[in-house]
Amino acid sequence: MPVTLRDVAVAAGVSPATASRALSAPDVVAPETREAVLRAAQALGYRPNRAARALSTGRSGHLCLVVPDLGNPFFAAVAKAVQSRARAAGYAVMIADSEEDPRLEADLVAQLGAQADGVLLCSPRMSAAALAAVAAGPTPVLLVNREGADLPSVVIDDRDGIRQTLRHLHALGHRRVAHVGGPDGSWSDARRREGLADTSPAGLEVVELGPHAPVFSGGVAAADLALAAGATAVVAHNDLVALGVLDRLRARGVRVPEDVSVVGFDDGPVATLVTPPLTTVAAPLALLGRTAVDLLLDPPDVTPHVVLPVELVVRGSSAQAPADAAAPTAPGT
Amino acid sequence: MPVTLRDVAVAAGVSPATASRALSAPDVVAPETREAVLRAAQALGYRPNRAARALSTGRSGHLCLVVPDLGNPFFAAVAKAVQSRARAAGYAVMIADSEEDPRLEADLVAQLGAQADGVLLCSPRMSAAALAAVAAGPTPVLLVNREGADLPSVVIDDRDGIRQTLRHLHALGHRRVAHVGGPDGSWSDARRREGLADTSPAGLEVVELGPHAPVFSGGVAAADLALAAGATAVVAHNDLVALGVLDRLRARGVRVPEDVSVVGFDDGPVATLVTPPLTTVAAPLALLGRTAVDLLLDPPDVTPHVVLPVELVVRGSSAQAPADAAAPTAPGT
DNA sequence: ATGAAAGCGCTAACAA
DNA sequence: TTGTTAGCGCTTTCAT
Repeated sequence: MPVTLRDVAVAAGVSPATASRALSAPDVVAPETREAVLRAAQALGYRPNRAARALSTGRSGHLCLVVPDLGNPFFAAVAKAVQSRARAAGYAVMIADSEEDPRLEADLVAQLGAQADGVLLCSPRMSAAALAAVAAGPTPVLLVNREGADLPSVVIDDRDGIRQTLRHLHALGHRRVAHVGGPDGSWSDARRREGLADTSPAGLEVVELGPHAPVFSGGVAAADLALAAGATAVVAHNDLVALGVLDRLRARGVRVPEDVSVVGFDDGPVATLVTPPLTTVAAPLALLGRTAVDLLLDPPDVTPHVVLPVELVVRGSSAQAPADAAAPTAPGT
Repeated sequence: MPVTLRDVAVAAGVSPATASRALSAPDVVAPETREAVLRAAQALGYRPNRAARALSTGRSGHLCLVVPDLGNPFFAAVAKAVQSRARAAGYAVMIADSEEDPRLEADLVAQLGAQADGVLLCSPRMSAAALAAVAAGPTPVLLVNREGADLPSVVIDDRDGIRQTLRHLHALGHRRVAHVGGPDGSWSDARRREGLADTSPAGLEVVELGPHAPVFSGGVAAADLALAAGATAVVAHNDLVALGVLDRLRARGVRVPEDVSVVGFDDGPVATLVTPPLTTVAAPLALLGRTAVDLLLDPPDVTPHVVLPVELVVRGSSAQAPADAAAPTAPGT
């Protein structure tokens, strides 16, 4: 009983074909005809049947977004931006949460991807082989915040984030910092480690910790290790981890930033939820989502590998290294 | 070039109709036939075309979830549960973020709802009229965390959450508490206020504050008001607001919980991200999402109005009222 | 510029 | 139990 295009056509006194054209290719139809059709459609409250259109055109008008964890503010922010941009472009977004399971992610892409015109895949940990399989599928796939299998991708500049962080800490007199690594196999974690190795200022020693889960509890666990390692600053895999570090340090009576500095990553909504507010690398999450949608919807001629710039936001959780630790070789001064 | 049901039928030596039945109504077809079809489908890598099925059956296999803000951990948690349950039931979830705009919500339901078999609507602030319009649409709608327009609904027990909170604070000796109200027109906020009026223990005075935005900054603003009102405890609209209160109190040198107690609502992931961890009313977010999906997919005979129980989780942000404030009428003791 | 007709892939009567 | 047939609502050649 819903009103079909045929009904509109009859009401407007034209053929279904003309009605169709009037709605989807307005400039190929006579102005008055178009008017009549539009008016009829309006009057009858016509709503095109997307399934029928999809069947006919082969395009569903759906985009599919696969994320490891919707509860993670990083992905929630990306999802929000993706959804918003996609809707502006006339697409609906199907969302799939893989619960951090890379195998499930591959399934989801296959299943949901078949019903969509494109897939945005956030899969920090999917194996290269699985990625290649995904790339071989019929639906265009764009990687968000990782690269691989020669698929188009949009990532943030992890390496530069680390560089900025290390320079900041070095400038503050820190000489021994702990890096709380992300989960095993994480693509961005690997980029960060490269940055750690390449960009560390002379005289700055980096202690590698991890792998750790990219959540609060991971940070809690890492804090003790960082302390034991004698670090005066902790660089966390993301903001959630940084909050865990903060919490554990406080519980142990270590003051932040007086005794130890803590730096997060992402500058998600949680970064300013705590005291002291987090010094963190701001990743343009909304831009990440928007760019991903744009690139997926009209791909440039050459496979894009976009790297988005990041910026260190200095807040209250980082400060000058404590005097007695600035020269760790002479702790007794 | 994708393989169609017809291809499978040919390969299996049966008619398309039989192939269709073998796949979707396995028990109405001869075992051997079914075997043959299944084998052929497997061999060819057949994937049913959902759009074609949707067109033919009138069911899309999609559910639509409309939320005001995906970035809000409350809705992210619900979305996650919804997505998971829906997938288990063979449905894909289209998600829409209304950016806290009730008008947009109505549009989204109309647009996306038409392409879905059902809509889960989280709309704390949509007007009754808009709700009625939504209810009149062709697609089944279920309300999440609000009631109205005689639509099926699943809500949490706001009233009881408030009751438990007030009893808790009263037992701790608080005699004057501030309630940080949610945004104007919020359905659950109205329920909370009812609870405030009905269930307040004798001798407990409640100061109503608000409306406030249901986010961190709302709490920051409210904290000053609560202090000015002479409250020894603050009951926040949700955890995010509570964190804002916490932060502002700390900034003003007020100790939590020694000087002032703070209680949140929802027990979302952020509740334990801070020190002291938040005393808060635990809402069963995952259960909320799951129940909503179940009720939408097979509705009981009578329109369901499910109320989910809540439980006060006492953590570090609430404690005994300060001695000199326990008897506010005699501040000089 | 418009209409007629075919077909997208699948399902569901209705027959056999 | 299986095959035949028609059709879901829309788009898109191909004519006119």
